[in-house]
Amino acid sequence: MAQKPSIPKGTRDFGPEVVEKRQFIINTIKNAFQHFGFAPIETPSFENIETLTGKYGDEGDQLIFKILKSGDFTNKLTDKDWAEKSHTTLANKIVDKALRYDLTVPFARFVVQHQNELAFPFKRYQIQPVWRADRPQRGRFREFYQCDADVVGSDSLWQEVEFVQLYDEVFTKLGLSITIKMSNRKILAGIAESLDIEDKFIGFTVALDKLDKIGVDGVLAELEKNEFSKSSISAIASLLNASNSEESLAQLEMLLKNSKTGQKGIEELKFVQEKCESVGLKSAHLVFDLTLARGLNYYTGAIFEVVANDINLGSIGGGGRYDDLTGVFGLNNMSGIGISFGLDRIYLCMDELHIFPENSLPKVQALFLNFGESESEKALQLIRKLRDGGISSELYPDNVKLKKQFDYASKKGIKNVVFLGDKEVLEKSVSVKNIQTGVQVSVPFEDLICYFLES
RNA sequence: GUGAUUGUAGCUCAGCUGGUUAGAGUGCCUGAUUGUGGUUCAGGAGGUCGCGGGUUCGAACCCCGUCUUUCACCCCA
Repeated sequence: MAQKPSIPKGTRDFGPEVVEKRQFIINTIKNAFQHFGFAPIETPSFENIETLTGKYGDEGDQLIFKILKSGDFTNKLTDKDWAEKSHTTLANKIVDKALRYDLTVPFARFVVQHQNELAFPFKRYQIQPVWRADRPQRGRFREFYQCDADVVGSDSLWQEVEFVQLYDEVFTKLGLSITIKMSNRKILAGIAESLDIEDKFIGFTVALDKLDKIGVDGVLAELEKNEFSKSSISAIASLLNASNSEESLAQLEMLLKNSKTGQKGIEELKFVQEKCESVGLKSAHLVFDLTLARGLNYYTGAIFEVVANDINLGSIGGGGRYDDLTGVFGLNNMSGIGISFGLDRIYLCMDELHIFPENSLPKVQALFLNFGESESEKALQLIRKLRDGGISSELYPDNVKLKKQFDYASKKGIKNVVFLGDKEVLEKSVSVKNIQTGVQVSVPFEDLICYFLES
């Protein structure tokens, strides 16, 4: 016997119910994007390798899925290439394309390439899968969907306010209770400046980001390990020990009073906080969280991260401001800001919390039982009219015992079964049985559409 | 990438220190009931124990490799 087929690690098949639920989320997000004035684009699944490498840091580069050159690439390699045994230099010679790692970098490439066709500020959304050669875990896959909305060509802080509104809108519609954590990269930069630890900025943010996992002591220990000075560690310690976000903001203002960048960061943060409060949020909580550092280093202003309140599944969305994203592709001074929704994690949250609305899934309304050839012909004529009237219905394809046909209907969640045997053909009316209530009524052929429209 | 962990019927899981023919629940199929399903009853099918190698008289169980799952690190949606 053939070996059982399988799919690669970190990938999944989706059955009908799962796809329908995923589409419910996608449609909700898509509607919100469109209401906020974003237009859709799509980019290829794979890009030239140069487009992607160097954009995500060394760690990120490792996680990019690379695509082998076509044809016999071996005869262009020298013995020296093999002998060096360096997979990175060898990869450079046998790889020329790679699967996209996120949607932001391809978007930056898109903007630069089509800059003359676009009206700025350009607001686009994009819902497509991305791939990462990560080791999978719960809520971490090697193929997953991102739903991104970005604006380029405007450095107005109102965009930040709008994106908070957008998060609020989507998660309110989905019925998922969330907290939007917000911070500002300039604040972090200002801290680094004031404490004179700019050379260790990345180590600082990485340690900070772990706070909720390893606690204050853990963060301080990590800083110590990375040879931060005693005075800077104690300054950071007092910041982290602030009891709430107002207190930590107040402390920060003191600390950053000599840092222009830091003050700008606080100013920006306060603006967004105040305006969000004045415009109002439907259900989301917006909080300042100093420990939010975000891995991707291209952020330069506001940083966002979204977590679900009732379940711990890591972040289900994130984003921020990047002053010069398109710079690496040769287009300077294009400020951008964007956010992302992690579809797969949102799905997991909603599934585990059982908050998918019952009626969100499209259902067939009527199954016509199969009684034989002449009855089926009549049935299909009626079904055609029903479908034209916008009612989804189908004929059971085989003339088998009714038990089986009923079973099919209840498994597929079809509400009604329709009897159309010789008796009904003569009477020019069908018997419609509601499978849940057991109620059965006789409906004339010509009233059938109305009957289903009303029920 | 580092260190652990998981895999037995379609699904959820038992299976003793290695010992005859690997079990249960549920689902599936057939019949009681050939135009009225979900209940009940009777019967039935279904497993190369993830895959490959090894140790042993004998392996689901021990050893090695490999794939997969989950977890921690790393990083991240």
